[in-house]
Amino acid sequence: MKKLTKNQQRTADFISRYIKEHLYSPTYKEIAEHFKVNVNAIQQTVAALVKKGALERNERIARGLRVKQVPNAELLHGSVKMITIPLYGNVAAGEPVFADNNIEGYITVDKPRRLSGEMFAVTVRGDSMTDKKIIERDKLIIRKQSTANDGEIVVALLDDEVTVKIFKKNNGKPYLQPANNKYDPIRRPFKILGIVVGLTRDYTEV
Amino acid sequence: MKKLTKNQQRTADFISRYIKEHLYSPTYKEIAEHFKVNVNAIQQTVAALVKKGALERNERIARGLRVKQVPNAELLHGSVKMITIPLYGNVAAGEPVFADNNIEGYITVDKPRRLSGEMFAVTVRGDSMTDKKIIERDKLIIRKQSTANDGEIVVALLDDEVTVKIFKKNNGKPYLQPANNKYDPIRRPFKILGIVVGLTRDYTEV
DNA sequence: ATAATTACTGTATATTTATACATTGTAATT
DNA sequence: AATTACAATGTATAAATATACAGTAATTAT
Repeated sequence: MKKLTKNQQRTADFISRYIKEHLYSPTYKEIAEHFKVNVNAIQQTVAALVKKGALERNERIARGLRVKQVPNAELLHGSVKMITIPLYGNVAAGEPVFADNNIEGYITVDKPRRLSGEMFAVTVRGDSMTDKKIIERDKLIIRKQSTANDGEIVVALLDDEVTVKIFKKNNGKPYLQPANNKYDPIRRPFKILGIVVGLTRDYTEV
Repeated sequence: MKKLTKNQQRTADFISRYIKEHLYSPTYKEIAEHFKVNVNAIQQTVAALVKKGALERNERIARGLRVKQVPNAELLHGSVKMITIPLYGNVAAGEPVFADNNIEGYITVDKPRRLSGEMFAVTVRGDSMTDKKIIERDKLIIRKQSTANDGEIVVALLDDEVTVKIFKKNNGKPYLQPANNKYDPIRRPFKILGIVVGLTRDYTEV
């Protein structure tokens, strides 16, 4: 991105701070009043900022400015790239998995690239996926889907229990493969709930 | 909070989804058009939602609605629990590590509990930490600090290079321990830049 | 049963907001 | 020396937006 002039930088900073505080963009007039200049001075500065890629402008939309690049490394919460999804807890046997009362909390993550669809998260229990570098208490970001390709890591419903395994189907009957040789492949019937698209780990947890 | 009626719920949901998508609130007219009703029907529903505490309305501010309680477990971006931090890229030898032009991007993560201080992120290169289940391309969330306890995973500056290792100091001279037995402990001088407090992994990356 | 809340229609209006046009001056490039 | 990007001013205007008033009807609570 082209470097911003001092004036452009302070304008972008003000807009950024304003949005952070109000959760909606300032109007041209408000920005102008803040800097005690004419509205059109701001219009031109904003136009320059849009051109340089620092701001996004929604034409003819009131209060439609938004920050693209973070001017002074400020926050950009609420970015389109973020997504908030439910974290499902331990699912009791027999209960529907996606019941609202199974929601343990919500986590917000960077939306994985090139992916859409409904997403959710589960907490890993046990050590059956350690060879894939997935450990107890890791939170997995899952995209809901009922099929998977060979070798993909899936969340599956198995005997009324939710489990994370590697999905295998090399020409034969599909099965679930743990990533830890102290566990055997699982060949009982199961249902795929989704595939793993992301992972978060918190080293400050107990 | 008082329970929402069905109509109020679906209105709140629409507003929530709209804001999530556009990052600015819809106008009364837009909401009305979506549900194919009169503007004033929406005005009253919104007024009820404000009264019940589900929405916040900024009087006479265009597109000034915002979601307070998350109606159907929808988004809560911009939460105080989130933090946006710079992601530092490959640091060329000799260059200062935290120079702005080393910033590769920004990531937003749940703020680790009980932790404050300045934070940043780095991308993992190589396989020296695989025994700790940290692999290439994982992004580590680091809290800046210059000391560490025995056994903590640290980011350290070593010969003008940034590296991730286990910090060791059992009574003797501190050293850096890789978590992969194909690498030897490092006993050259180093400087701790921070300790690992979190990790994110994206399975959809190339 | 009666009042209050909810959900709606239609029309109108004041205010807010973005945007257009005409002009000036300065600093940075070419 | 000429051109372009930048930073302003002032005046207008169109479009977007919130809001006010008057009234109907169904549902829910007292």
